[in-house]
Amino acid sequence: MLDDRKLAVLRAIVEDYVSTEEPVGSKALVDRHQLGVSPATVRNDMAALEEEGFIAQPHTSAGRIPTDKGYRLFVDRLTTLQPLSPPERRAISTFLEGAVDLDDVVRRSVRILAQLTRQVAIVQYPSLIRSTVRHVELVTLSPTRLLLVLITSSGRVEQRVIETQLPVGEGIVSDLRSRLNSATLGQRLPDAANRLGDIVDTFPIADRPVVSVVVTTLVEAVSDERSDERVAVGGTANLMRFGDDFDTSIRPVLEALEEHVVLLRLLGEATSPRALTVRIGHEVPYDELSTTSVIAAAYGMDESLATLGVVGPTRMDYPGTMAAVRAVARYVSRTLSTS
Amino acid sequence: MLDDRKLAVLRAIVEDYVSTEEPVGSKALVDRHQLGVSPATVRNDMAALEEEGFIAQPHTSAGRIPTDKGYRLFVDRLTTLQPLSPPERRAISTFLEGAVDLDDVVRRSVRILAQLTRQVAIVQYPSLIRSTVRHVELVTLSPTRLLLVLITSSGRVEQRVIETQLPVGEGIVSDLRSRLNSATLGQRLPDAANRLGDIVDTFPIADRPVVSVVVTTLVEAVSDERSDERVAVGGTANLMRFGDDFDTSIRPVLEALEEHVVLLRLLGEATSPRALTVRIGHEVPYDELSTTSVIAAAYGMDESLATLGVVGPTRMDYPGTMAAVRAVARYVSRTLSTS
DNA sequence: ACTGGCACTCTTCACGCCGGAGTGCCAGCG
DNA sequence: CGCTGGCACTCCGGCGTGAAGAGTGCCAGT
Repeated sequence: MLDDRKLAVLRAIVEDYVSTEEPVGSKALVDRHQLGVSPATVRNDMAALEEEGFIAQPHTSAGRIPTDKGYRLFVDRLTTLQPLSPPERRAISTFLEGAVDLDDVVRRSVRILAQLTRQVAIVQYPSLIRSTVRHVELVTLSPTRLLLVLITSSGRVEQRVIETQLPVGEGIVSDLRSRLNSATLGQRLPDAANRLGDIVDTFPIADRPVVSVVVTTLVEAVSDERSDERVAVGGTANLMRFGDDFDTSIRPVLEALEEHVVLLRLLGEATSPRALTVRIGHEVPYDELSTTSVIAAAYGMDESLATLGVVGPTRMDYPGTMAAVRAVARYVSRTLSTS
Repeated sequence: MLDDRKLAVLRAIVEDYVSTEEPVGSKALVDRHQLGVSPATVRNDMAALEEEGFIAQPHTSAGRIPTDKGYRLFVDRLTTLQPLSPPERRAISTFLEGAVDLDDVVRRSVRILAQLTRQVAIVQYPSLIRSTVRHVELVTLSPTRLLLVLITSSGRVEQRVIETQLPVGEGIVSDLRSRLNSATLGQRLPDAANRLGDIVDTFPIADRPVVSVVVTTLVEAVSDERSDERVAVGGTANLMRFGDDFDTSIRPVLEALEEHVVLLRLLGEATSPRALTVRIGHEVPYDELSTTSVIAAAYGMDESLATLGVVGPTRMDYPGTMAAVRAVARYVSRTLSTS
């Protein structure tokens, strides 16, 4: 049904359409590719491919363009990922190494990804449910104000200011500080939250109100680690290359990019590292974005797993983009694990 | 030269053009506004206004549109800022109060500002050169790894991991910690950096290498407080309302929005709080953005001063936008000062 | 100083036309 | 049986024409 030549024709159609952005006809095909057959033969193959739903024509008697199903076949069976060029790899590597902290890694990742793919890049902040407590610090700012700082193994710092009803003595503070640390140090965040429950009872009744509010705040900070619900976006200017159809293709994307919840759904659940997810057209979980494709990859080690990717028109350079996304995911993983 | 009626005509032209987005003619003007004169008279006034460069016509025999100079006169002399409606004020207030930390305040500010003005919103992170050291913490992570945490009065937390050549005793750490604090506590960041220079010499020779690297790191963290070079952007989707001229009006803006350096120049130097800066068309310091206007306001108290604002087409609702920017700046200032 | 009238300009849209690109089908050929 | 060349047909897109509409500038009159 789909012999080798038909597949070759499909590949040629996808490649030409991606580069020219215009429906491709039988004659143009044989001119640009060495198919070894005549346009008429290609036309027959095209008719078959259209019959199967892999390509379509915008109007009668225009060239063909790939359908979502066609892209899907292309990606699944006709694509071989080539590694990036050494200069590109080096660029990613050195650019990411310049990062000073976690935020900076994310920002730089977005930037390099957008630049490499010339698409809109999205990077989810590393999930921290699997990260551990590195340090808890409790500082007296004033007699009735405490500052609580939580530092996690992923390098993230959370800080809360706590107002207390009554002045707090320095003795309690240092006592509390050491107990908080010994209870949570090295624990994963959810475990740490559980461990904190019992601490309050170990203090004299008189101190419990203060201790209680501190512990509650810490538990909150530990569980409220919703950093994995944050995303960074970049390369919006690349939207311009989408085409000229303003309202139907660009507006919804721009709107989606503002809604981080939407972006998170677009990226999808982080699966195992190195896995590459490609969603094409209607496979994307938003109807408004049915003319776009999303290519995402999980990154990070088991300690901090998250997703990054790009979103672009269904008419995109899949092999190149996939290779770039995969490469960036790998380098980001490496950067995170060595910092 | 510019009598009251001519000013009224200019105001009417600006208002109509902003709302209809189309060149406005003499007849339409007298229909929509109670000018009390005939179209012919208005035409004479328009001719005068055009002579002076306040309005222009796209083609001979089309309606008039305001020039940058016209908008300038409009905002300088014909605009009275009305406070926002109570519901709007309440929305800003409650939305900002929900913020949990500094980052969150900035994010929320961008969002509310974009929503109110229906323009692209830009918020600069508070500058920290004027903020002071609230606390320095030094923690032993392992015998050869120290964690240095710097907490500033603006609520910002910087943390650095320091690898030492030799194991460090706890005695030195606590000694160093207290000296670092006493040297810098309450100091402004630049001053703190200066004060740190002498500390090294007060330690025994044997400890100096360790002390030195810690101090250097702290100095770096203190001076490297470039958070005021960071900005947040939101409301990009509002760009769609710019008009239909893709490449000449939207692309450059999208590109500028990616370049934070450009954005900082757009916002301009933070002047005194409450000051409202309006740059119209060519007054904007980027040629590519000469069809846009920027409205910016300083926010924050003297301790952390920065700028926020919006960028939109020169054809924008100046009074409304100015009022919104001013209001958000005020509420953000208030939020920051009470946290 | 304002107004009504008038001739003129210029854009914008609809209409119709034509060329080009591409298709589908058919008959012939190896 | 599969491939090829030829041919008639369809449809999009660009282009000139023409009419309509909106707006102006000017002038003479009140």
